[in-house]
Amino acid sequence: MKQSISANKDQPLGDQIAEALGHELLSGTYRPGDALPTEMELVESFGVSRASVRSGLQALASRGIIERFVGQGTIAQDFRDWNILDPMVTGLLADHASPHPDLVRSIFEFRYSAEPLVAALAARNARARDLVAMEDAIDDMARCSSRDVAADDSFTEHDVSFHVAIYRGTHNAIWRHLAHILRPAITLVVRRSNETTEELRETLARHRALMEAIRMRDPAAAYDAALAVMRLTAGELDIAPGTTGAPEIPDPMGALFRAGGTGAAR
Amino acid sequence: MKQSISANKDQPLGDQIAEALGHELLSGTYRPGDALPTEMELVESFGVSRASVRSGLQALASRGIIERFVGQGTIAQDFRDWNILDPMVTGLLADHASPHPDLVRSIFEFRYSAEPLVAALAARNARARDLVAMEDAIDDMARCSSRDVAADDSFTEHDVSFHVAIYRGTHNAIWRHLAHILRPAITLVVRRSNETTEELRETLARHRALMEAIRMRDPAAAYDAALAVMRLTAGELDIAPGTTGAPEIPDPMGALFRAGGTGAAR
DNA sequence: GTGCCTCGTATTGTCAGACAACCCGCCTGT
DNA sequence: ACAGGCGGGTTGTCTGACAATACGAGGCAC
Repeated sequence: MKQSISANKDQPLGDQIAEALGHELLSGTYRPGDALPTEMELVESFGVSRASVRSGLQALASRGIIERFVGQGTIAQDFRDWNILDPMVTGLLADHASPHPDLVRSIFEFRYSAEPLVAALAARNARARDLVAMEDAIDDMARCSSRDVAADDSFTEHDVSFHVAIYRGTHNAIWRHLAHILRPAITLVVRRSNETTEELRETLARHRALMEAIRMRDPAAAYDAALAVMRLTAGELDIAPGTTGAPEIPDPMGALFRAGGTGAAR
Repeated sequence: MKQSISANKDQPLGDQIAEALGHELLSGTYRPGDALPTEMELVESFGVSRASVRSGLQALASRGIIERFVGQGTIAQDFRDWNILDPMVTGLLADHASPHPDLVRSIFEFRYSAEPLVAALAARNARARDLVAMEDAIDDMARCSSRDVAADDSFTEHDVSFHVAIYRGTHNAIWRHLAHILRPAITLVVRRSNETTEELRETLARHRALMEAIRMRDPAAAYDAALAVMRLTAGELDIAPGTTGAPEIPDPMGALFRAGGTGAAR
């Protein structure tokens, strides 16, 4: 079974091996717990040297995708053990045609719970440059909204850039890295969401409101606005809040913000 | 300069090379942007084969710690580019004697902002098994509190286990992985905190209150209790909330929870 | 003197082959 | 029946070589 990786030469062979095997693992060719082919078998099937095969396997092992034992072989790890906070892993998942629905749900749940908080932090800490990034992203979204959304991903891309800009606006290393790492995963969710929506103006308006709250340094309003954006996305994704349990948590917080009396919550 | 890695044999050579070079990078032996020794020079200095050296370098490159160019060599990346959400990187940072204070601050800021939310999510989603893990961790903490804390890390270890159990209680893949990945980093913060505190009973009591709120499925109370724990830790770490800007964000939320009327907040 | 071209050197990427360390199942001897 | 040795199989490490690329020195034409 000659897969002949060597067609593409702009990437190290080991990375291409890792990517190919990663897709096979995602496709279910090898189930968790199964033994993968030995290094020599992979050498034959891919038509590369053992050094390159080992390079690819090491890349997968360092991310918890596989585990290797001297004298025993290589086994596929359970998906729970995958280091899903690694850029390569998230890229792999985003590229895959049919990502595990559980994972899409997990990612959206995380965003639903975290992004309001992130927006509140950004409202406190964002600097002028961060606002510029957000504004540019929104302007680009508006410019693309006239065209057919399903045709190209430019609208989705700028949508994602906007959300990433908010994470960066927290000026915290961990939140910033989270945005960078989850970027492919966020793209996945946002693309799906934008594919099913029929009205982009609403999306655009909510994003603008969120940016305005951050600009006004109003954490409570930013929390609320981000929650509204996420609710809209949830509707487009056809995810009923409460199905999973997690998404409804931030709701009382938003309600409390409206009721409470610290910040000027609208 | 024979560093003679081969003393420890219970770990692959490549990983030992990576760890040694990682510590050198953290120590400032090579500054970001500098060129690292060539593979052949490392072969001589470590006394291992080029294959092992390459294995170690690849492990570092895959985590954004170094970047390699054909025909040019290897350069040290800026710390901002490090994939700090990788277990090996966080382990490296935790092992290092004097981790960058900026990073410790970032990690604590992140926890300060996120853990109240995580606690609220756990209050919604935690199952009986998660409560068992929390209770066991607290019992172990209580058992260790009689001994000298500075002497051994058992108290700290169980403290960290408690926090990790809360993350797991969210039943969300991303939060769960975050806890796993940040475990060494959390240990770093908790150990420092526990070293400087003189009264462990207070720490224990607040942890118990947090667990009780989660047990009672009261997100608002859990949010509040977690905030109290984090404030205590901040005090022990001698971090004035507001110094960095980020930590003060959750405070108004806590205030709103106390003022608001959804859950039985304490 | 200056600018361009070429070639050599240095470095990482890839290949090939071999041995070492280790695990497992089989087989033999008691 | 059971214990121990033994051999095949797999990953880890070593060695040596060549390929691909980048940079700089040197020569050459103008």
